[in-house]
Amino acid sequence: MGLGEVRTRFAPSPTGYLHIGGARTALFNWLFARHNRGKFILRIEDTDRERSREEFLEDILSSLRWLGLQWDEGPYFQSERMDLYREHAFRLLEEGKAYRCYCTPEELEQMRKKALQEGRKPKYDGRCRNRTDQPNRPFAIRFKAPIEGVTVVEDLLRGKVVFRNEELDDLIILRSDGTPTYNFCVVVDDALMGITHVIRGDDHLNNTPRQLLLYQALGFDPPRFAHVPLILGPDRTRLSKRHGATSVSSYREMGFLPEAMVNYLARLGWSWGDQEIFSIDELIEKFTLDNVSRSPAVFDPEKLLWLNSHYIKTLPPEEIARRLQPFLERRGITVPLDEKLIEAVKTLQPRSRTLDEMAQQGLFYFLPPASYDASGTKKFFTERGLEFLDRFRERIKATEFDPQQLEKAFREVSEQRGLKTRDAAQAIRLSLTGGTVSPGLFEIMQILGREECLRRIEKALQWAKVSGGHAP
RNA sequence: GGUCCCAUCGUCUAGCGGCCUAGGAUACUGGCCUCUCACGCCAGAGACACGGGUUCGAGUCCCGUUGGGACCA
Repeated sequence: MGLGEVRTRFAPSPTGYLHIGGARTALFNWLFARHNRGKFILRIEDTDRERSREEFLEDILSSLRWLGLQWDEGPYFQSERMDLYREHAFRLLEEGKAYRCYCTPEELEQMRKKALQEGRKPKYDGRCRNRTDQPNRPFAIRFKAPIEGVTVVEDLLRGKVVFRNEELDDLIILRSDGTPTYNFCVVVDDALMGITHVIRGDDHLNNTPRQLLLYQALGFDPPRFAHVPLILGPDRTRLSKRHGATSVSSYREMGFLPEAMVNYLARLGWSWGDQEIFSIDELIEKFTLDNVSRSPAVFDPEKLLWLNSHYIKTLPPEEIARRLQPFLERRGITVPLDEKLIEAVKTLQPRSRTLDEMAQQGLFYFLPPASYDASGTKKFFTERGLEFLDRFRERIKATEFDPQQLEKAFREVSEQRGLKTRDAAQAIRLSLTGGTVSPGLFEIMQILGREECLRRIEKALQWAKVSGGHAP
């Protein structure tokens, strides 16, 4: 690691899917590293063996890749570094900066309850701190924290945050079963991995003075800290599963694009003037901590939807088509990435907000209608509507199949029959798509092609006949 | 409960003492475009939590109140 090189990290626990908040933290760290030509490190905090699961690890890794947040080092696993934590804990013990605590969890629970009952703070009373005997039973290692004075966190976003040391108690760094505790692992890892900037959620601000004290005791230079505000749900509490879909992968499955997700996440808590749309390169170029907001932000799926529709509209049709394929497949449609798909996508780009929506709206390109919209047939498969349809069918047998010629033919026939443009168009739309909503008629006709259009119109006329319609 | 953080339209935000009659975006409403639905374009409604200071002047600085959140249990 070069001198003065910026090193950031993202350190998720594989105890859940990568969620929106975690993704934004990762994004900020990644952007900060890229902006400063530094390194972004991935560390998996899997010391909680009970709750950690392989499935979550996979989800986190694939979600980060999907978002394009490539890490330069790692993933490192805390579970593989246990010896390291123990080594440093015992070093503190030997240096007299920590002590053996023989209190059992039950005793501590008792003390806590009693303190609470008596209206005191549930803080460890330090009874083992000056203990000189060494009974032959399991012990935890407890950090000897200063009792007086203050610890100041110089936060890059919030400035000086002062904590009185008397509020902090002697925290356990190594449990009696030999497992290290969260705050201790983080400090050892961040120090050993040469992390220069810790950008993390606001929820860790209260842990920071303890960690700072540990850095001091261990003889490590502390990194710079930046505590970014949390992302809230609509009820203004921390965004969680209760608020519905919160995992990155669930948005991926709903047909959101990583471009939209990254853009949205970046703008949630960070801004650059009035600009709303940012490419990745622009974000890297413009991202600095001093444009990060200090107040929490409510996650708004509506705005994400808007950004998604923006990217669906502006990315190249071929690219959208390629990404659409899995969504079509999910609906049982397997099609090659050919001219037809691309042309179909072009017609859907302005009207789809997600890839899933696009797949659903574009189904008719590949599947003839299985039924016809009921209120639509009532309104548009009238005697005159069906007559028109019949004539139009005859007419297009000899019409050049491009939008201009088709429209010309359409106008002529509908005028002849004295039918309103709208009613005539809807009759055709219904016969071709089965519904009353679709992209432009003549565009879809061109894509479907003459044979298919004739087949579908024929089918519709027959359907009307047998179902008591008014086919001629 | 203790500690810490935060406070501009419903939501995301611009604003870093005079450029603010508070700007943009989204969502919403109306209109235009139009073969449907969208897209697009135009217009509209909508916010500085409250109270004290500091200052010639405060959304912007300070203090308090209120409200919200997070952490510790």
